[in-house]
Amino acid sequence: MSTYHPPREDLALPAVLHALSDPQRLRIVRELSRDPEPRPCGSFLLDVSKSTKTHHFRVLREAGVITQRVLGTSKLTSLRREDLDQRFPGLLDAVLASAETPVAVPA
Amino acid sequence: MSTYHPPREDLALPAVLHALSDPQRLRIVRELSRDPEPRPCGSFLLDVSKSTKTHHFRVLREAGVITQRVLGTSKLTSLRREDLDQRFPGLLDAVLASAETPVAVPA
DNA sequence: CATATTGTTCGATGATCGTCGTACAATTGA
DNA sequence: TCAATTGTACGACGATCATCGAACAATATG
Repeated sequence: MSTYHPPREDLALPAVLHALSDPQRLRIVRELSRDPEPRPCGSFLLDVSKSTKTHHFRVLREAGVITQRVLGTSKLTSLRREDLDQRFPGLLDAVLASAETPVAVPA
Repeated sequence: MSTYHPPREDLALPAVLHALSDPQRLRIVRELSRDPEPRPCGSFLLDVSKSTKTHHFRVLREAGVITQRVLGTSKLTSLRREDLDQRFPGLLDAVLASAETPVAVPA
């Protein structure tokens, strides 16, 4: 049960899109792409509680978007960029590029 | 209230990704891209009821993925390809290309 | 006018989701 | 050994979701 990672062939588009459709998770993925160095979950600045963070990382992992490996008391997270690019060419890049677009702020 | 279409600037990435994360809606979008001719909702073959269809078309419309315009008793649906491409370059194409990938079928 | 045809509206239902706090587990370090 | 750090597990909560059927509305067509 612990830290299941789906094999590349099992990555499903709806699950990946769903994983990326949450603002907090999108932020995680953006940070990971800007700084690909594997980082502990705690180093991501999200305005949610610790347990909610755990939840979001699980959703991303089970959709195949990230990998997590234990190191001491930490869990290092990295993007499964290669798998994503193989399975869904151009998708991650398009999402990341789209996420860079600033949101229109009301006057 | 009737048939609201968000202006291009208001298209939000999470909403679009969420709209595309459902298999039925993904199928609608794929059909629309293969055959860009505006079609009535009824011409899409989904294994859901009429009212559920209405629901999915509303989600897609409110996310800015499709347009719907009335013609007689029908409602013609088309992809907002230009708006999507401007706002989220490459996203729709990547999603569509990824959706073409056949799902692995268990032996 | 009567009847299809096409789609919406309106609950309702069961499932999933995002969020939280508390308690717990595991490792590190003094 | 004791305390700090890092993350998980477990309910629980309200919100949203995908789905349905039945009733309704609007337009065509006979």
